[in-house]
Parts: sequence; C-alpha cells; structure tokens
Amino acid sequence: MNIQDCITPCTQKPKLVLAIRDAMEVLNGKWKILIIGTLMAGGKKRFMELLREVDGIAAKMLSKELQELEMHKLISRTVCNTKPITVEYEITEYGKKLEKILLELTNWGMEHREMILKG
Amino acid sequence: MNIQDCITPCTQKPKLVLAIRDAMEVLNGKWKILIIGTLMAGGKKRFMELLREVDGIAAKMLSKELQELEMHKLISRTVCNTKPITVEYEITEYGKKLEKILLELTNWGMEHREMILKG
DNA sequence: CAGGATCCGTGACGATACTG
DNA sequence: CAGTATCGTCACGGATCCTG
Repeated sequence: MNIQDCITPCTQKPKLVLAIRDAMEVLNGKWKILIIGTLMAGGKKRFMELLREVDGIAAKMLSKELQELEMHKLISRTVCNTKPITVEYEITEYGKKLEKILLELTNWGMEHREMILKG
Repeated sequence: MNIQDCITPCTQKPKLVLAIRDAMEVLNGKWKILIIGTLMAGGKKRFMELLREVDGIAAKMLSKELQELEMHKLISRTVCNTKPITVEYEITEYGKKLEKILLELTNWGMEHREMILKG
C-alpha cells in the first residue's frame, strides 16, 4: 500500500485524513508519544521512574496522560500492595502496535537533527 | 535497528527521547501532519484547495502552519503571477522523508478505528 | 485569491500544596 | 510513593474583517 491509495476517488474525503485524525486523537498531548517511547524501550516503569525519565513533565500531566493512554488500552496499570504502595505501568500488546510509528519518528528525528546541525 | 537500541546505557538520557522531541517540535500543531498528508497524497495544491481539503481548518491557521512547514524545508511555496495571484504548495524531497511516518500513522489509525467499531 | 490584522475564549499546561 | 486539588497563565486556535 502506498500513500496514493489513501485517496478515495471523486469528491469524497480522503481516507487518509480520517485515519490520521483517529490516530492523532489518541496520541495528542505534549507527552504521550514520549511516555509510550519510554515504556516501549524500557519495559515496566513506576510512576516516579517515568517522572524522572520523561523529564520536564509535571506529576499532574503524567498522571493525566497515563490515564488517557490506559483508557485507550495502550498501557496497563498494576497496583502492587507494597508499603508504601507502588504502581507499575507497562505497554500492552495493543500498544506495541505503535512501535513502527515510534521507530520511524525516531529515525526521522535523528536524521533531522543531523541535518540541522550541519546547516 | 530496534527500539531498545535507542536507549543509551547507564544514566544518560535516552537517545530516543531527544530524537522524538526533535521530531515533535517540527510536527507540532493541530494540522501539520494532516497538511503534509494531503500534499503528499495529492501533489501540488493551492491555498484554497488546502483550505477545502483539510476541512475544519481556518485560513489563519493554514497560513501559519504552511509558513512553519516551509521554514523547516518540508514544503515549497511558489507564487504564480496569474491574475489574481495564485500560490502553489508542494512537498519537498526532504519532506518526502516523512512518508514512512505518515504511512505507519495511517495504517495504525485505520486498524484502531476498526478496533473501536468492533468494540 | 492569498493572507494579514485584530479580537477573543477556552483549555492545555504548569507550579505548588496536600492526602492516603 | 502515587497521585489529587487548586489556582493561574499563556498561547493555541477560531471568527471576522480588511487589503493587494
């Protein structure tokens, strides 16, 4: 499948637009992709670990975006009855389907950074 | 290259985070990816065509996001000395490097939509 | 036709303090 | 530790009008 196949003929809306809209609705927010990337690369993470590794994010935002990601079945949340309580976040099998996107995004980002540095 | 390779050892920041941040900085904004997708699938487009096809966008936003995309060398802007004046936007060779990302995003979006509809 | 100028509301985002 | 509550801001985004 190539990118032209995403266009339906005549005056109908391009399928591409709908699909991208759907994807963006799930991935919107300043931190979601970074959170997913961190979890995908690093396995299980606790709240505080994420707070440290996704640096710059505030606890409120992390909490909120984690909830939204969980709603969309992209990550799972597990409460461990330790003392004090700890919580583990992990990417789901469904969430792993985003790996290709993340990879392409990462590759492009690195190329782009090099291109900027060279001028 | 797989996603684990994006992690540098020990306490350093993951390379993945930097790359994704770079990419997101270029692609941020509600409409950029949709604009790129439309141009990539449909070839040259004039301002009014984009205004129609990227539906929901306001002229101000379209203008602004097109400028930013041009700054980043992802699209080109050509003024035709017709009367009244018309302008053509086209994706650049550099911009075409985003094709893989767009494709993966589109594929995932379609799968996700189906998954939602089925429940 | 392409888009700039202006005005304006909302909500995304952030800092801080607090709780079980 | 893992959050929630509260408050504040600013810029993102939209509507409308105007110009070459």
